Amino acid sequence: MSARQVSTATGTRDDLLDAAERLFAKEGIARTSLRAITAAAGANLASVHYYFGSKEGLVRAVFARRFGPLNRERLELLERCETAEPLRISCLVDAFVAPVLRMLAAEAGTSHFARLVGRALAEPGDRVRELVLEELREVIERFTAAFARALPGVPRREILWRFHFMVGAMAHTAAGTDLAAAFSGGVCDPGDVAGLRRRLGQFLTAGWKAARHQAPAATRTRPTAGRGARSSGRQRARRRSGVQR
Amino acid sequence: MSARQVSTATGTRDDLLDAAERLFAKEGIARTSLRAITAAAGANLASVHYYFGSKEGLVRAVFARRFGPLNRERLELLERCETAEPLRISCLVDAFVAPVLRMLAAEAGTSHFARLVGRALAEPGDRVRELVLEELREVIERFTAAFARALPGVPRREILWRFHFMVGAMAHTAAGTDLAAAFSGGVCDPGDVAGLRRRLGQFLTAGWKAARHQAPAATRTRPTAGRGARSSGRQRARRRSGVQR
DNA sequence: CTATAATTCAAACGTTTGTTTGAATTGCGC
DNA sequence: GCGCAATTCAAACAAACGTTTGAATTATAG
Repeated sequence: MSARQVSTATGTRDDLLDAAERLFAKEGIARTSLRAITAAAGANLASVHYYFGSKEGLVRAVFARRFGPLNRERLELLERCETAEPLRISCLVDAFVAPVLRMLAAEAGTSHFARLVGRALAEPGDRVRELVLEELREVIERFTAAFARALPGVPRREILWRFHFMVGAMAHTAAGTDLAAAFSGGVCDPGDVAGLRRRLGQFLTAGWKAARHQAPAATRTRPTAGRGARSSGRQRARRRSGVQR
Repeated sequence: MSARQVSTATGTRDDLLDAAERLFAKEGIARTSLRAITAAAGANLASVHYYFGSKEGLVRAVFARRFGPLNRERLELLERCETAEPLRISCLVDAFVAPVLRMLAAEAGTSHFARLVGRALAEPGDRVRELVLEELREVIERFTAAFARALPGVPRREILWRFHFMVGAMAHTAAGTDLAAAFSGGVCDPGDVAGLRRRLGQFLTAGWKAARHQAPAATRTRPTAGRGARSSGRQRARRRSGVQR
């Protein structure tokens, strides 16, 4: 197992970032030790603290290195969408999703940063999630505003939830395309990024455009209402159907 | 903080399961120590090995305890959907999503198992994900078959990907509804499970029903072609679907 | 009560973790 | 060559981890 790059003249710092990125994505941040990282990078254990101060510093550097260009590309594509006059939802969806999928494709077999981000979004109680959220804040604000403009009449709460759903579908896809293969027994091909982009784009665009029938007419919401456990007056808590407060 | 349940006569075993479930969901499995769990449960450190053999045994028990009833409920609702003649997609979506959201609501402030599952699906290189996948296998097969029947003409590959997107949106929602609050600055109310169920259901149902226009007209696929290394040629190697590593 | 099993407990085990240290090595301007 | 800073290195650090042990305690049965 070579690990260390020899083709391009990379310094120890970049070797560490590369190895950390790859191992974090493969094994998870908490389960990846500095010894494993430095061994994979062909560096000394203490080099992490020499360059990054601590493990958390290394984690922060791994994310910062990629998020800058990624979000810049997203905002660039967003602005391009906003020049066209009928502001198309499919364009917004693609502007948000495509850079990640492109990164996913470019990384094939190497760094897996996209998967790392997908994971980080699901990690609770961790510094990492807050870090990722902070990196995404501007993107979130700009995109939700654009979606709100493209969908006049849809309340902000609805916009935010749908954005939440979109992030989930994308993060889950980025985090584990191999999982799709596990589901399908090999029918899905994670390497087909162009197809994946089209499929995900169509799915999400349709979701964004979904008609909003309000409270679902009481008869339709569930084919049958009486099933055992929960009906026993237990936690009825919220009033029916949707919007309170 | 009290931690130990006193109202109902619970044994040490259940106390450990409850505490583990709560802490796993809050801090992550890897970051939660047995000492933290036993302290929260008011039990001795060695009791984990007495009842579960190892930490992995405890993890397995935590998942097994909830997945049985959860998946049974899903399959029950699925069968109910399949009795109605026009097999409705919205019914299938709701059968898959509602039990988790219901669990999410019932847990409010207590166990957070739904969030734990959401996290587990995103964890790579871990026993936990395989465990969750194994628990889900039957549900996956049954539901994908039903979706395929409700959407005749849609190829299996497409069905699997859309199922993948649905799982992602749902898992992300279950894993971090608090995250929605962080996004929105408090506009989203994670406690409004009925509204969430309606919103997520509409979003996903529309996604499932999305029209599948084939390859996107060659001019639409990307607004600009200039940047990036990999794109200069044909992007659409759709047919072969081969793994060209 | 006595005997026997089930359960709890404090203490320690050996690893592995992130971190620190101080000397050895390297790179480079002069 | 010399000198100084940058970098690398082996070794050790305390702390936290999962795990094990064997005795103390509690429940159960005869």
